[in-house]
Amino acid sequence: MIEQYQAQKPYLVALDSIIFGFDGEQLNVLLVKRGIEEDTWSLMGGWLRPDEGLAGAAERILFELTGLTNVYLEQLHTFGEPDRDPVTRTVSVAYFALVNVADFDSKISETYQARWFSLYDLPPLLFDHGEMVDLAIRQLRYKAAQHPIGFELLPEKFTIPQLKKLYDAIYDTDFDKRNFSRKILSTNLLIKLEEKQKGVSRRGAYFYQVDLPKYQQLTKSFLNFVPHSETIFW
Amino acid sequence: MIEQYQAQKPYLVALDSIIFGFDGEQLNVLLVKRGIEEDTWSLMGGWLRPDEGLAGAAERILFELTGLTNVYLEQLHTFGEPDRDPVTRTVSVAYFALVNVADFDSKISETYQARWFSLYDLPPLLFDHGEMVDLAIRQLRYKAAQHPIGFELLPEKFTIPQLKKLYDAIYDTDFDKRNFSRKILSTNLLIKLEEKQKGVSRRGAYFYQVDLPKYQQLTKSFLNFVPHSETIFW
DNA sequence: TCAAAAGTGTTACAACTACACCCATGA
DNA sequence: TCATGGGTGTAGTTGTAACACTTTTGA
Repeated sequence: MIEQYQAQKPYLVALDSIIFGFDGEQLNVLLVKRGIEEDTWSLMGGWLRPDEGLAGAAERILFELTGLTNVYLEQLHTFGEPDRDPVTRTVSVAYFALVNVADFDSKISETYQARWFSLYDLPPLLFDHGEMVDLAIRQLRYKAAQHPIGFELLPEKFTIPQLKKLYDAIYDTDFDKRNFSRKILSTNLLIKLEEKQKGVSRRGAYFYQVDLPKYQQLTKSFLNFVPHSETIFW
Repeated sequence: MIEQYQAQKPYLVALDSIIFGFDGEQLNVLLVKRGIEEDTWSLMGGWLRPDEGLAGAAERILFELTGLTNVYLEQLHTFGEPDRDPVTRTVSVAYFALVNVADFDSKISETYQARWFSLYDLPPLLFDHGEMVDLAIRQLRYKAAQHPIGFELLPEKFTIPQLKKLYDAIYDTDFDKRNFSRKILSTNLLIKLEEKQKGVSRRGAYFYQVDLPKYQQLTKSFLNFVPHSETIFW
């Protein structure tokens, strides 16, 4: 039994995060410049330490680079092709993160060479990071259609038009605002505030915030659902 | 750069597969007995080799243990808590597999001590394998409601009542057969055969098979969809 | 007063749900 | 002939999609 363990080769284990941010108009990914090559950018990443788990490591790395805690972070996929990292064999666990751009726009660039890139205008990426970003975008689209995770990309208070713009950006389309707001509000997940947004439009749009207890409840139950007869989709 | 690599600790990388099988009545998981403890069972697993990727390793291990190839295999989640394996630190990539019990029922028991267990009657499991199974069940339920992966658990030819029984088992419920068959057939994913099933019922049920090209097409496009205005679910 | 974005309602159509009876066959 | 499981149809309800006008207010 023990001999079986000793016969095995160990590998380095890395974490890489695809960090999505929404600036009000466009959906962006945060990339950092690696010292070596001029035009090659990379995902934010780091190494797994002996004393931490995977999720903990992903959180730590995100915190070190952005100063943010309590960020939406979800394990995406693990990449382990033998030759994915030319230096040495590395298995990388990719996470995707949703952050509110306004929360930390400044902090990042200070210590690291980091920049937001539009999804539609990405530079060449290191190793298989391009593949990771592709998968993350697909996962975001897939997931946002069924789970109310969009809020994670917005400030605590936001307006319906802002939320619609976010969804327009995620799906690169233009939803009908009447149907959109009806659908969103029918979830009873949003609490309308007295306050109106100033400066953006003449009229001003009402702010909303997420009903957190309800939202968290929902997030939990999503993975335990039983469809009734006909909620089977295909 | 290179020094950065050298400073890192490597870990063992394992693969564990949650193998689901349907016997016509119940949904089962395939477990193997580990030599050490009497009543502890374990998922099928193995080590990542230097010359193979993760999916390749999962396939190899599944093949070695069951003799099956071309099995539905999907990466589920990676587990890496520091103390999950008491012998040495190990990161495990879990896959879940859907197989047709009839295909290999015999082969497995020969070389390994392997057995099918009902989902509702699982023995104590090694390490965090119980957690892996839980997650796999949730993922199966979640996924089967939206993607036609149920076929993977059935023989090539199957009847609508068989398929309904499978879904009943997955969701531990009892779907309405009229609505169920309407829904399934409306996908145009099934081809009705001339042949009828004998021996199970007096009348006999028609066999169907999957329209493979359509099915594969669909599987691909699922991850690239854009919902129209109102397909957002929540 | 007008430009720009916010907010809202209706109607046709499609999909889902609940429900009950007849059919084919082997014993 | 009858017991067993297979197969199908309909009507009420709910949800989705498409569409246009009025409101507010700062410049």
